[in-house]
Amino acid sequence: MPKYPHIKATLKARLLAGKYREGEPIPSESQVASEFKVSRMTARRAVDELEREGYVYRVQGAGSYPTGKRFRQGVFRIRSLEELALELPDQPLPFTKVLKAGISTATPKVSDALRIAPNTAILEIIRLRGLGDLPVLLEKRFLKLEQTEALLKTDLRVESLHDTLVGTLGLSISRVEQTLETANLEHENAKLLELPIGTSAFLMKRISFFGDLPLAYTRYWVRSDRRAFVSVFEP
Amino acid sequence: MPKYPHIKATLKARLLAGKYREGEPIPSESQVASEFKVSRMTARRAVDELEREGYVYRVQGAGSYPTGKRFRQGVFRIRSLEELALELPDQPLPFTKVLKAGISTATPKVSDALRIAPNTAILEIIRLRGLGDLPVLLEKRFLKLEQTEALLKTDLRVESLHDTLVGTLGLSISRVEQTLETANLEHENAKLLELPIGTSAFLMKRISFFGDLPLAYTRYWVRSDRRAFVSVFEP
DNA sequence: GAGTGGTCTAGACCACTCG
DNA sequence: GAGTGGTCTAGACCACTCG
Repeated sequence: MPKYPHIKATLKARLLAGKYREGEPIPSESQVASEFKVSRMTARRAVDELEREGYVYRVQGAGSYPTGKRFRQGVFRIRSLEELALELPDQPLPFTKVLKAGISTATPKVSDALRIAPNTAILEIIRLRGLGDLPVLLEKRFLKLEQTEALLKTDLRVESLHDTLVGTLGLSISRVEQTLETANLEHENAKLLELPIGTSAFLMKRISFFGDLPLAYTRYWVRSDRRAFVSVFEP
Repeated sequence: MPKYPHIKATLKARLLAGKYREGEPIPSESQVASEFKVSRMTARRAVDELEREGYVYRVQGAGSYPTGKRFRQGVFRIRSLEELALELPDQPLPFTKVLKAGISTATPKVSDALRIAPNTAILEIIRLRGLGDLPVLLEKRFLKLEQTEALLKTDLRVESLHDTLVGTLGLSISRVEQTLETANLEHENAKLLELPIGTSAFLMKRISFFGDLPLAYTRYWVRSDRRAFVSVFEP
């Protein structure tokens, strides 16, 4: 039997019981190692997992502290269409329809997200993706023209355009910021997703950075009835 | 400079460029170690992170394989009210209002989630939580009576009732399953969250397991305009 | 049986925090 | 300067996969 799960469980139980005060460090990795008679690396592994689960945070040189605030927070993962398909009885095939791919000018929201002047020429790609003949999500993507124009020469029906940017075009994405909201679907988007106007859907916004600058801004509308977000936690 | 980020980046670039075929293992940890002239533990750390980010999956005894399917998927974390407050200019105080706490009978949906007979007596707790005087989320929680009745004697205005179950009542939660959907708010819930009827909101459903059996079923309606879900990724 | 990932050890050096 | 977390090494033994 591995040793670190026991150490992790013991520390977690103490944290949940409030045995470590907020603002004060929990025992150091060396102390944990001697208490449980293991090497520091093994003690560290237990604390590693507590950190990843949000129970503690670490400060180099100072110690590890109970999080308190970030306690017990759910994490959701977006599932790919392929993964969703596996769950359905008839395992429908994913499809991608390219509705638009060309040059347009930045609206205020887009120029704001990309930090460029309004009305600058940009690359705009709109895709509808789904399973079988059911639409699941609508993507509207706005990209800085100079670095990404070559995208137009690639197959835009691939699952992830992000991978094309990184793999084929060789752009190294330094950071991705994304937020998740909900939205009442407006007429055009509702029609494409085959839902009544006003239906509630996920709205995900994503900005990809190339170096310090935004490179791409994408909005995704995702049908909520397709079990796109699921998570299971084993504490 | 640490060595593992370089190894990780190199492997990731190869994966994105398609240099490793799906269904075939990437080089073993020992091979990576000799290629980059590091110990196996350092090579392993690089692969660890690739696994956590979903680029590869491992099979003990067989090897590590490119994921393909699960590629590049976003993860969202629910933020606590405290964390949200830190972002706002006036740093409003979180509040919790207990709207109901008592015994009721299970509706079909609830008995289904808890795997009990319909109309069984259960514990029902409804809370409204928010920041300053703005409501942010509504919680409706249904619990198996025998194990959780002691909850009624505790302070129900704490941030996390889950922590009370685990910490004070000493119930060990073996698993948490949660799904995230969106919903158009119905009249009563809309009124409590101070939004027009039909407004789109998050609907999170969570089932907590005690051993193999469901112990608690909770539905959360969360206002979408409060930036509850955010994630930043540094690839 | 050879190779793989999973875990662990007992050390080491470093950057960092804190009084 | 003492203590902390961050990284790394060179080994070791194990459970597991696969031909």
